[in-house]
Amino acid sequence: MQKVQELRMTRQRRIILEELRKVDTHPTADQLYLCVRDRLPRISLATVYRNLELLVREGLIQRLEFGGTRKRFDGNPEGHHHLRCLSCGEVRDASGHIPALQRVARSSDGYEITGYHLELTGYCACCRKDKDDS
Amino acid sequence: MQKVQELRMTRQRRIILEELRKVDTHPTADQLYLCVRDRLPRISLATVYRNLELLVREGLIQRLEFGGTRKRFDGNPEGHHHLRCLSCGEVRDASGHIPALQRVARSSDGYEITGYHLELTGYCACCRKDKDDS
DNA sequence: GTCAATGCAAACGATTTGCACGATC
DNA sequence: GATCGTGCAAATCGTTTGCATTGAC
Repeated sequence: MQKVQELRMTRQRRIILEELRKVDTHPTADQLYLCVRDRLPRISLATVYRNLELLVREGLIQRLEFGGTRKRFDGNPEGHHHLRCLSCGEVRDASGHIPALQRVARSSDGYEITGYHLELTGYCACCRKDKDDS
Repeated sequence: MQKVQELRMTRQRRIILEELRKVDTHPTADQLYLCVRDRLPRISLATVYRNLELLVREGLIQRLEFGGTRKRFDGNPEGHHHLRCLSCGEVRDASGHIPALQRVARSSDGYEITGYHLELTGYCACCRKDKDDS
């Protein structure tokens, strides 16, 4: 009989989750590793990677399906959209809803649409100011 | 005075472009490498990578900003949307336009929106059939 | 003939894995 | 006390780069 694997709440796992939930940028594994190391100096990067994958599988966090070579993680498990600044590269949450989307999608040839990923790109307030100054 | 670098049309470059335009899936560099090698058995993977980047810079093809660890390339240089099948993983073009999008985006806090990436996920006609059979 | 482009191999950065030890239940 | 999770180091994967040679113009 198949034993369901139990999930132990280790110090490392708890602190990784806490730190990820604390920020509203969507850090890469090693950005998060740096934060976590302030509280757990002996933690290894491999542990961060392992726990992030595990938390994704548990549905407690999300892995962003976008951009660049590095994976980014999101402490908010709900579906939502993102804004990526083309200047500083940071990714923040976009509020609001895009209601027509699912309907549009359903018209495409034979696909059964179950979801979508949306990333808006542009310049954040901060970087726009820098641009205007120069 | 700055000399503009000229772009030589080598056999490799031409064939890479031809093979990429031939397919409507959006291959990774090494998927394309396999196709191209049928016609140029001595080509190296590095050449494929170098030319893909170059063709992106020239605006002749697009690099997809989505999904997974591997880069994917698109022979169609026009902006358009994609459908990714959650079962077979293939990425195909989605027809249609999502008109309200830019307007919605502009309301978000201080961002100047210049574009967006949209990927729909679901099951392609082929994989839906497999699901129904089983 | 010049200089960009190639093929090869080695380097690289991000992520994953094997293994002995440590910690949670 | 069993076994899951950790830290460390080595392995792996996708991609990039250095360099001597080749080929397009």
